[in-house]
Amino acid sequence: MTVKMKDIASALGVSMVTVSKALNNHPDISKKTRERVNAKVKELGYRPNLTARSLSTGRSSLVGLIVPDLANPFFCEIAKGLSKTLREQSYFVVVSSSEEDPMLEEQEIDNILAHRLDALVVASCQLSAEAFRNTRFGDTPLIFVDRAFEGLAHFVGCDDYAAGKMAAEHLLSVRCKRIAHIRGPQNSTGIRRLKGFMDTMTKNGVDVPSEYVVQALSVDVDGRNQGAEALKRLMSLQRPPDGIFCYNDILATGVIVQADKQGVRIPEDLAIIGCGNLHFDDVIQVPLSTVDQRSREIGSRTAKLILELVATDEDAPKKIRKIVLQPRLVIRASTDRSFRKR
Amino acid sequence: MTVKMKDIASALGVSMVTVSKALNNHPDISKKTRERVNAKVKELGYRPNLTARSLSTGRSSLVGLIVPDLANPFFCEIAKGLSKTLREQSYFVVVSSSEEDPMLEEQEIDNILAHRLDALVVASCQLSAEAFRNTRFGDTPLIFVDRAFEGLAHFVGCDDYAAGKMAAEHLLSVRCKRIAHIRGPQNSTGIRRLKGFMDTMTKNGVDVPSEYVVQALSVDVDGRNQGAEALKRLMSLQRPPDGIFCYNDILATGVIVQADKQGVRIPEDLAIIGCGNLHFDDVIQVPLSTVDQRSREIGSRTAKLILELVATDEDAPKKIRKIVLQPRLVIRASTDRSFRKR
DNA sequence: TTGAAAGCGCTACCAA
DNA sequence: TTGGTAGCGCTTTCAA
Repeated sequence: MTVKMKDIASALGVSMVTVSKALNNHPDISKKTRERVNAKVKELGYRPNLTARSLSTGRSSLVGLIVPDLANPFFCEIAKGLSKTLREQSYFVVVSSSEEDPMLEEQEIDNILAHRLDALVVASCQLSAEAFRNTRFGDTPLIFVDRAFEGLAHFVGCDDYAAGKMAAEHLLSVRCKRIAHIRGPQNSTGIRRLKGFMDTMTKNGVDVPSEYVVQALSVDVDGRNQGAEALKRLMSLQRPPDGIFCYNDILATGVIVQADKQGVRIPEDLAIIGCGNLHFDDVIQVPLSTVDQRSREIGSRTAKLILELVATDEDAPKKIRKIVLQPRLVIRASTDRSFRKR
Repeated sequence: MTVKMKDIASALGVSMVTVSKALNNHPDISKKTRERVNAKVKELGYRPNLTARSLSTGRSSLVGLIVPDLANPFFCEIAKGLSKTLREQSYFVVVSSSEEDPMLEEQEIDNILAHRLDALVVASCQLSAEAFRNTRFGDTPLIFVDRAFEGLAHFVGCDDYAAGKMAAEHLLSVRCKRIAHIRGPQNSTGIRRLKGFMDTMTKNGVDVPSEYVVQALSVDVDGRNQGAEALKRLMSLQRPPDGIFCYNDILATGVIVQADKQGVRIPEDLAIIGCGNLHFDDVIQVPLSTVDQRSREIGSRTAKLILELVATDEDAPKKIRKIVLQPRLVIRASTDRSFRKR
């Protein structure tokens, strides 16, 4: 049916080896032969079978990506950045969504590895590194994005401690006095953003009572509801907060919607800052101040790292790479309380 | 390095064939042998090499997906629905974004086909079927989603004529008198939504002057800017419209933002309805009325279609399948002019 | 500069 | 119920 290398070879009266070398730009093929091969390839509409190539070279030109929620703009951007940069080298991205379910994530990792990827990128929702210790990655390089597990594999993400600090400082700068945090999962991002936030509060002599730190049970798939629930709880306190740092923008969006329902004015009664900088943050009911995590760049940097990894010699000494991007503060209406300063 | 089937076989003192059959649940393997094999597989941490399997079976367990913009929630949802349903059969989705560039799309299709996918799903940004006639798909089934090319391949999408009609009827029902349309590309979706809209206007005796139909040059990647530009143009007309049907929600979002800038009140001065029902439509500055295109379902229905296609015999008579979902009207604040009725 | 042969890991056919 | 053998389509020595 489909035309294969053999067909090109016999049509040209040369061997398969010659065709193969010509196609792979091997130096020891004459220009003339190469041209003849290329012409025939076009004529017959030949397309190399990457599966076969993959089997013999051990390279698949495929990179896996597993994220908690494929519909979350933050992870979409990572996927897009990754795919865009990788495409230049004819790589494709195989995706899967773990739905924030650690078990499902583990299972998907196991399944996707069977495809002999050249690298696997995971924004993990595991709370411990256990799952990764049990999994056999073979020689597939693993790259964590966004969420880190120290020392286990490569990492590309943003400085979460700095993000927490930045958000905290910003809320203080707009004169918030009672500052709460809707925190994320017990993983690197959740813990570091919390720590950056808390340390900054302490440093500035601002007390954060324990009831001001609310744990969200889901931050992506069910993030909006969780944000709304957290706000209800915070506003029912004797002394409700006047500023909230949300672990991510999905939660923050839920908070904003719920605030409107309860008649809590943003930013007058309550300043809100999130984390992520999703592509619709600027158009929501109250444009959301946030800490930009540079998601697109996480994707492209990861892609570059992968290209480096596959380019270096198989047996070259491998050390774990760690790429940490600095977050950026993006101020919008949800914390714009400049009127109070006056 | 990695353990392969041969290792299992020799460890057990049986042949590779036996192991292979046991793993694939072949009927002619004794229960006992199967159990022994499974135990050894677990013990050694064996994982079948799908590349090798793919080469010998001709099946890759991979489905390709090419969309105009991976960061657009509409296409994300399709990807998610597709991936979620396919995963149950251990299929994975390979993605690529064409960036609304027909040339790039054609090139990506060509590249991705080299991976011998079991099916290729495309939300095409081509304006003609030319590109598809030139491409050799081999025996890879092609499924168009969202945008159709009649008779060329399978299709899963929504009834765009009905969508246009629905939007038009809704704008009429909220007493709009001067109704404009920011139209999309010259493809099936753009043309049918326009036609559904126009026919409905005509049927209701409402004239739509040609300057009320504005063509957006980009609807996804640069959709928001295009929406804003279109609004500027429409509002500068002698007789600006009091209702706009936007080809999609990205454009509509741009319109809403621009309206705010220009002091045009929505929905009081101008009612806006979009198309798509993106997951953040309900939280934007003015919650957006829209025609739900059931994107997630497009994904899952496509997945089911693919599973059917791969299940049916290779040489079975193949007829082109066409799955058309009915859109649904979702009313939100951007067209809520009920106050005028009173 | 070109090519013959071996092999990548697995499945399928047919025989035992 | 089990296994030998021959591929799947390509790349990679090594020899010519």
